[in-house]
Amino acid sequence: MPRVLIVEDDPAFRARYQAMLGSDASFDVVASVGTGGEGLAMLDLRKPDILLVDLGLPDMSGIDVIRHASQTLPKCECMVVTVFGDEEHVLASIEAGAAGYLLKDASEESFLSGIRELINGGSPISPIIARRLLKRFHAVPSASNPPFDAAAEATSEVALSDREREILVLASKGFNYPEMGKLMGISPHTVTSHVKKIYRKLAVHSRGEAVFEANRMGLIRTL
Amino acid sequence: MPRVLIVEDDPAFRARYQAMLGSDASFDVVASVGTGGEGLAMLDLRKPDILLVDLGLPDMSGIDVIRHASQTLPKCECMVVTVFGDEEHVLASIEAGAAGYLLKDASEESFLSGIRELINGGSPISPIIARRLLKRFHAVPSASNPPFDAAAEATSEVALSDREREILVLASKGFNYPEMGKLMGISPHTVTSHVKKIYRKLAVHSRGEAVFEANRMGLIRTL
DNA sequence: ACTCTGCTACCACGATCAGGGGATAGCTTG
DNA sequence: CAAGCTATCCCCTGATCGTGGTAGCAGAGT
Repeated sequence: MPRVLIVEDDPAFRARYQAMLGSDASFDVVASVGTGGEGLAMLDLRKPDILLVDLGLPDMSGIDVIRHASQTLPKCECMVVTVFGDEEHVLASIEAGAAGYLLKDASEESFLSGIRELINGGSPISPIIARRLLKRFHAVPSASNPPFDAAAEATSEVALSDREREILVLASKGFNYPEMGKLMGISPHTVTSHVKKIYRKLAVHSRGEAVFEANRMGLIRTL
Repeated sequence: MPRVLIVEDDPAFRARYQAMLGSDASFDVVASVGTGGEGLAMLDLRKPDILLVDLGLPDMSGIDVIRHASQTLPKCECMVVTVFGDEEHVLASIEAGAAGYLLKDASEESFLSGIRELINGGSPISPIIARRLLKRFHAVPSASNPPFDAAAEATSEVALSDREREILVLASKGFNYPEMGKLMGISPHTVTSHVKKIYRKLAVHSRGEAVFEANRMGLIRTL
């Protein structure tokens, strides 16, 4: 019977996981704690086969817990269950040794089946997360040289129009909508229209994310 | 209504896919062919939104079909449905532009939900396949962090505290207040307090300006 | 002992942004 | 010519941010 350790600071979520796994007689929840420190202690003490861990712990990142688990307990499978779906967190978790990555909005069934797949040597990954991983494979070839020839570059992955790129550059310099509109000689409303399209193309939800992504993808060049 | 193209040489499987998608009124199967050549033709002719493709086609590899799709139809999402679970095939497919990768033993429900996730911007991937992808990340730990000696660097003009710099870095990655708070283990209110001081020190009035200034002054290093 | 600065935390208000509509016009492509 | 894409403009709603307060606690320097 797989021994499960839960590390999750939110009491409500912790209770939920515990209830789900407890009601299933094929799992043995050996500990359920709310901090990274307790998690590390329980890893050493209880030596679980499965680690369910949140990334946003109060005292440290869940990544540190994963790293400790994969280093000291090679047979222990680590599954991240978190609200963070950004590339940074995903990649860091996986490099630390995570074998599964589910978002907290996953249904109960997908949650349980995810754990079973983990035991069977699979890696359950929320589709939205998987998409980010795949992007990584696509993006890698161009990661070496940032020539930034706008005309030639725009074909890499996401094709931003000239106007959209202009706006992205202004956004990266911290201008607000009215300022951008004035600088470009168009209405602020039009600026928001362009921004909305940029967000969709880059799959982001804020100005900051857009600038970060655009930088990472070589679409714009800060400085 | 998403237009689906099926490319699969095995008549039994092809019929099965067609039956599944046909019975669901939310899909429109615009063509269903058995060879790569026909597949390429149908891509050009019918311009589908979704491509379901087998890798083991009689006249060419499904990879070639994927490559053609992702090059000529950027909006077309390609899903591999195959018996090949080895790393070679998986990686080649993904590099060619595949957005999903299901094994042929997938259940009907996971098959349909996979296609829906594909449409919603996710990447459904069989757990066993995902595990191979993750191995790839372990093997090549991303050479990302250019160290950036904060201690020596921060002496330019404005002295930001360690905490303030941390927040600036997170802001440059597009996180919002609650996310930063969670990541740093402090209250979102506290984050705003730090941000206010950052703005005063840098003489700016928004997140975007702050990130831009900090970059310009060498206080943080984007990418 | 006193002060200053950094870190922590909360409240409240107005400004800005995110994201959902819809609409018109030009330009390209089939 | 119709279809599709880009660029332009507008409205609206709810979420987030910017900024003014206030305030306790710890450590460093006077």
